[in-house]
Amino acid sequence: MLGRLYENQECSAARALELVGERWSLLILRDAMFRNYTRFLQFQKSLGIAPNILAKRLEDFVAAGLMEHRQPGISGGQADYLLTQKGLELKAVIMTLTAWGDKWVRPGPIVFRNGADDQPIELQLRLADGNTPVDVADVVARRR
Amino acid sequence: MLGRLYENQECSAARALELVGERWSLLILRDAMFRNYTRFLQFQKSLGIAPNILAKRLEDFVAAGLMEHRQPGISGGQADYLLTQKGLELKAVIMTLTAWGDKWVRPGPIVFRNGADDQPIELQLRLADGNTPVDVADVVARRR
DNA sequence: CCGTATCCATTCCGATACTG
DNA sequence: CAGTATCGGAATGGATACGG
Repeated sequence: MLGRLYENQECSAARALELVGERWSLLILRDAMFRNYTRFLQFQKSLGIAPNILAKRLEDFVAAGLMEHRQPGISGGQADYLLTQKGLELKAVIMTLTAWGDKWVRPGPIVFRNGADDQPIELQLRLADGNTPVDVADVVARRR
Repeated sequence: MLGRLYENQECSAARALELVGERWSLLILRDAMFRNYTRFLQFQKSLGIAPNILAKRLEDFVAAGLMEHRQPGISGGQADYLLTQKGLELKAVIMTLTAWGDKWVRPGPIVFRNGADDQPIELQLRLADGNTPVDVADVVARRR
């Protein structure tokens, strides 16, 4: 079962919010993406979320293809929730929210780096075919 | 009155979601940002949202500093809701959600362009001090 | 350890009716 | 037009107990 629908809305932002717009959804994904959490109890302790709610969110993520649920095999091992590529690419959403909160609410404790060399990373608006930076105020939406 | 809090969470994404994480919030802002809507009835007709809910969202946005409410003056004119700079800069969040939905759910009807010359625009991950593009899978979060 | 089940309280949402 | 008032229903939350 997915989240609530935005039936009149045909834009892709609405489609995305139908999958990750519920309370806790993006924070669970944040823990999966940036803290490498994979276990039920890790998420629960991190967020203080009720277990029934967490179970539903994880189930919804699996149904939506954002996560894969690995059951423990006969030989033992652990059950865990792993992000798919589809889920992983929501990183950019978390990053823009974080950057906005850092600037407009309060600087938070987290900074994003390149894993290989630890250099700081930014999300930048640019013209698609070149390197020209664009200011957010200049962006407009057009029908395709 | 703001949205629900994530009290245990100190990260900036949680702070941002406290302001725009409720149902309809980001879609109202999308209409304000990309359709230049400013009136109550514009939002209501666009979204099909119940008027009491819309009233609360707009009130919350004003309280959070995302919008400014211009009342009609004695000489007439119209009441309207205008984005502040703080609200306007959430454009990047809508854009990342849209890009993700376009890629992973279904291509939507909207494309982002530069207002001046109508060239396509992208959000790109880059090293902060140079032009080197970064893949989303390589991004890690560190404590500041 | 990883959930599921249940109960109950609170909050949120949607529909509708109504007012200046 | 721009909201407010009201109401019922749905979703969410917390606590706790229980089972594989």
